[in-house]
Amino acid sequence: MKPDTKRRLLDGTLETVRRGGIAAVSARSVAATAGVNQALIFYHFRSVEELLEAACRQATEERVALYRERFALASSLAQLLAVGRELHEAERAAGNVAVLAQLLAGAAGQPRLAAAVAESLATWTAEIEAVLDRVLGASPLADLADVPGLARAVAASFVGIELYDGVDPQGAAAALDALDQLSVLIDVFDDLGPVARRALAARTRKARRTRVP
Amino acid sequence: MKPDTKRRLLDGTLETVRRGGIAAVSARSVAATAGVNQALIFYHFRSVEELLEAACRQATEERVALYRERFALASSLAQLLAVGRELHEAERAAGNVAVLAQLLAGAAGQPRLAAAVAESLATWTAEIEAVLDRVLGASPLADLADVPGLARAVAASFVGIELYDGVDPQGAAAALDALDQLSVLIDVFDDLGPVARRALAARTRKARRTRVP
DNA sequence: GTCTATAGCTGGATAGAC
DNA sequence: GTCTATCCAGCTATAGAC
Repeated sequence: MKPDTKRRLLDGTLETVRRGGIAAVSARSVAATAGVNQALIFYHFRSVEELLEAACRQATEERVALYRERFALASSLAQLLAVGRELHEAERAAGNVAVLAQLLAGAAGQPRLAAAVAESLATWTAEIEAVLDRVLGASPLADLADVPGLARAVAASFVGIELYDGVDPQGAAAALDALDQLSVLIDVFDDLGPVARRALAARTRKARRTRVP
Repeated sequence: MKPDTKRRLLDGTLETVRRGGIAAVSARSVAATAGVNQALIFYHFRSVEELLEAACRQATEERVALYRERFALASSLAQLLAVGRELHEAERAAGNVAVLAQLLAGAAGQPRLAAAVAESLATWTAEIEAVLDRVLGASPLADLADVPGLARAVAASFVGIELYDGVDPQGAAAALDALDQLSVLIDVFDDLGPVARRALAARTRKARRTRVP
């Protein structure tokens, strides 16, 4: 037996998605990039869809474990944003966010795959949520921000920008830079005096009233 | 002749993408939903890829034209955000953002389609950019925000959230709500006094210095 | 412009030898 | 566990009748 066949197939799947998108995935193409016989896909996994599921899970678990400690080191919003940017650059280079984006698109009309992708995203957002919660605890933003929702927005935005990057790399870079600049706005709130805090608190309550009558 | 065959095919394409994602698109499936003979795809368009291109362009032009006047009516950030939310709800219901997201994913490794999708996104961001520019003119945020980049970030985030919605509708809704809440933060800046404005200006310069040494 | 028919290919999946 | 060979469905695209 060749004990690494499963792994080769999983890696081959991710590589295939990276290179040609979800549309390029087939039992034959994946087997070719993996350097493995095509029939083995159906022996080790039962179908191409289940291979995709497994690849999705593996990629997520590995990556999240890798970044968990870095997240834990961030103790301020500024630091978190720095880590986030760094992480994003690394994922971009490795092409993992793009893979998740492609799987997300491919999940349409494939309930099993959709569930796996949803689980992967949940793993990511849980991580983001934990850091946001810890880091925002001291900030006046804690009252304003719905942390669980914010974590999901962050994850979804990254995915969108990664897809955008596929058709317009310069545009995607500009989008990232703009978000980076905008983060200054959040920093300011942490440093502002009590006057501004009270103003924010008032506006927050007002906004909540008008939205939920 | 049936003069609406082209249109039926274009509509059928979009409907097929909406229902089953980009992976469900084939000459046969589109022809079936359009109620048109399969061979006509290759008569009117030259290939399935070019049909997708044309459908992408049509959907974008129609929609952008539809919303241009609504954008023009917004004269404050708050109003713009309201319009944006409304627009997004409508697009979500019609499924057009999801279509764009699917095309974006399908564009990987298809240069011609990628160009068409990039053009569609450019049309959208140009519109967003124009409104942002006008609306932010009076705000102190004009100094901080890189409007072209911000417009691209907004478009990409919508796309990401739309894909997310496909596998986890509740999560996507939470993300949208969080962004909505966060928009209050921007409003505050417009209403704040000169003290806060000076603080923001100082922080902005500082951030710019550290980023571009 | 529209239809039928079909060539030619690639896809998922399985049977069975090793 | 791995490989060859193969079945059959579905795909793009074209030829040619109408």
